[in-house]
Amino acid sequence: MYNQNTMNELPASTSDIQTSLLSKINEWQVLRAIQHRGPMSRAEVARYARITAPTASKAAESLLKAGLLEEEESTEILRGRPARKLRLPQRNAQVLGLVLDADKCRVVSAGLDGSLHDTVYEFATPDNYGLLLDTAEAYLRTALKRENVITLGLGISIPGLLDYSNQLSILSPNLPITNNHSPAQDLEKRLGIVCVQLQESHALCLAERHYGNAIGMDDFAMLDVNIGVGLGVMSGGRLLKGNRGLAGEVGHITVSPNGRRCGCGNRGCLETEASDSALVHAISQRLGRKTDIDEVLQIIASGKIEITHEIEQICRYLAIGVATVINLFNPSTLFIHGRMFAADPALFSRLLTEIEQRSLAPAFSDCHIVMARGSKRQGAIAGIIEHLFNSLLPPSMQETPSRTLPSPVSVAQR
Amino acid sequence: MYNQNTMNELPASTSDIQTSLLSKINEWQVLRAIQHRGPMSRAEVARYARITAPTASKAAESLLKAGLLEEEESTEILRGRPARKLRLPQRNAQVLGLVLDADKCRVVSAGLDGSLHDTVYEFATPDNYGLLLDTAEAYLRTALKRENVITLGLGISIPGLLDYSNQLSILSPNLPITNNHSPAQDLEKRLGIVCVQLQESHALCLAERHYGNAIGMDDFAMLDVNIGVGLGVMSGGRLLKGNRGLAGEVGHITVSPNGRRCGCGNRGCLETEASDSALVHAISQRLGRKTDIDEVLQIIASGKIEITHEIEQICRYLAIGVATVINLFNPSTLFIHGRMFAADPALFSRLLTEIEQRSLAPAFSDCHIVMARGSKRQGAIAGIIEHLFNSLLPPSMQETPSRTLPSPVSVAQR
DNA sequence: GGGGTTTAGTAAATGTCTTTTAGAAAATGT
DNA sequence: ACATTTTCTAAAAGACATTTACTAAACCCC
Repeated sequence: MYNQNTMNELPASTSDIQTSLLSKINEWQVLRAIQHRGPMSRAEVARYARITAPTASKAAESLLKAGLLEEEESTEILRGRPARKLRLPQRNAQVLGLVLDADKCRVVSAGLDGSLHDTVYEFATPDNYGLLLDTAEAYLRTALKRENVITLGLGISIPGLLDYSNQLSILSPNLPITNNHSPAQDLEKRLGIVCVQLQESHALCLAERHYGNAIGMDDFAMLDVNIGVGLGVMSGGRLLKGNRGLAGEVGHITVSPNGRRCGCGNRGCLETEASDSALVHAISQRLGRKTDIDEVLQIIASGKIEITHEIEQICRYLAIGVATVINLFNPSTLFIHGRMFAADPALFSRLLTEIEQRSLAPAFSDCHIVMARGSKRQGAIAGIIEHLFNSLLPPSMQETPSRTLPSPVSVAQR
Repeated sequence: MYNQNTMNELPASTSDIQTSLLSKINEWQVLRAIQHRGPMSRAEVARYARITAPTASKAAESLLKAGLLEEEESTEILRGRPARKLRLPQRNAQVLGLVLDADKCRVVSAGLDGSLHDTVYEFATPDNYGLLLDTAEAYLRTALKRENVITLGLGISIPGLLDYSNQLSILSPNLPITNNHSPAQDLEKRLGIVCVQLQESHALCLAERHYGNAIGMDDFAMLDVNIGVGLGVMSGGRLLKGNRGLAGEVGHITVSPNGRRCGCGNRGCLETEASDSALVHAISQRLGRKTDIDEVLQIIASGKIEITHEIEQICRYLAIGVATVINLFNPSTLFIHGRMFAADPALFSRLLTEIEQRSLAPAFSDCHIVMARGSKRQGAIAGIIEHLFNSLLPPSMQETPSRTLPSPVSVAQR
């Protein structure tokens, strides 16, 4: 009767009656605490999450039963009664990751703590979508049927534009076979486990926050200079998605109004002026023949051919893009990932001085700019773990700021 | 005893013991429901916020007692027992707004529903900070001592760069007297009421979301083309702030790598190439004498002097900035506020076609671009109301996504 | 080695909250 | 006049976290 009354007012999306949410939220708090701080005893959890000891204990009990936590013997020598530490399962439960890329794809698995397992399956990217699905499914099934292990979900990292509202890959220049398909939905049907797909740079960003150098940071950005240029932004503790999930598409902002024509139709996009492919293009012109990124990186590293001019040019344009990111998002740290910087460390400092000129002083001085060495595998894993933990929460509280200190008590009941 | 134990682990920021949070959250839900949907009966609130009737009733009771709600007689004629509607107080409680600007300042007041009162105090911006404070205080005190009205807080809108973590104005080219001062903290001391300060464009953004054309939108942006260029972005239902509150500083992104030197030291900033001042500069050059924005707008409106070239140039650069915003934030709507577009409607459609060329197709087609006519007064008011309502929540839940549909039950207890 | 101390963890009582259930109030419809 | 509908509240019931008290298991020190 009550339900029917509500129906005329409310959208149908949110499920109606939920019971006993208070304890669910506390369970989530406990999980988050352990995820952020590592293995802890029940008492530590209680202190850290600001809940009382019995509450923490009960939540832990229920999580142990569900297989989302494990107990380990404490090795620390302390004064009082020794504590049994709680930790995220490293072997009893796992999640899978699928990393799609232009040339090759990888299937990885990891514990719920994000620690990658050793076995990695790798295969060349097939040239049609059906085959991609078949091949991926085969490897994933192998990873699935480990003994005594529950697999909780699969995270997929995809290059190119992703529509999050429809879970669709809409435009992937480097992996066109996924266009207008939804690997996550298709694999979810085939495998029967929860699947989520994330844009490559977004995934990288999540990985850095959970398992990398951005632990505890609420406002940072991750720039990936590759064939194209990708960007993931964490703002206020949440991954920036925008209306459909296209947020962070920095590759096609204009950095040179009359620059080279880009595949997107515009002129002087960041991607055409400053990326691995831009570098390759410039050096090809210089050499008078075609070349590829590996050779270019060798040239840089060896210093044999004088290409300072080309590199400076690229730095100049890249700096405009980076400065734009700093001005618009005011990150506390900006991670830059790119093979060309690994090849020549001097390149990075040159870039820095360019960025300083191009960005607003207060925003620049507020921002640490560092090189990153993220892994897409970890990104796919971080994506699914984030999703799983988040979906433990009642819908009303999902997509929470997920602060580092899990905040003093928030506990709900229905 | 318990508190002391926690102290060695946790930052001191969050206040320690809070009691009876469950009901506080429900009160907040009720308030939000009424704020979003307008006056409602207790029964409607219960349905809309998905809480049971007695719960809604009790929360309403407590809010009525606190003066945060009023009752009104329902005029609707329905079947059953007539309902007494609940609404946000329009007269019994008020908030104040202080809008600081380069030339003049204004003091306004409004009900808790955001409806501006008629009396507006206006004064020329003094040339030193002490005098500004004194003058503002005098007007604010007048607004404060209305009979039988509780004043709950003051919102301040400030142009230029604001540091939210330290509540400091750090760089305001057009209002330099506030530099390194905190009007909010200073007025809070003098007046004894809660004060918050917001960057002008951020305030505008909030106003549009609460009382303008962006009601219910979770991802939109608001671009203000003025002497400078300001940007406020709402993403995932939250105002983008960045690490220190500098997010959205679009004025100094580079749109013309070798353009005119800007006050910030960079070349070809958006603000120097496409803003009211850029327009004035260009037309001054053309006329061979100094002019001002009012005259320029007249020239545009009258069409007497052919200045198409100058205007096209500005459109071109503005489009680069706008396209950057669309690519990076993927907003569902972009509001553009600017006097020059009001003067010549054709200008706007010209801008649109430029933007389309400069932005990524999927992001562009996902984004409505419309003219806005926001008011800074409403912005200051929206700022303080947002703050007040948010601070009703327990710290752990503050800065909530504040979705339009207040979500199925979230109710907590301690 | 035994008592004192410290820390971890659990059990039962207490209290606070929401929900359920039931009913009164106030209008319309027939 | 009586049934129906809707709003709103009161009292009982139920769920959950907290408080309080207690046990378990270690170390420290005389």
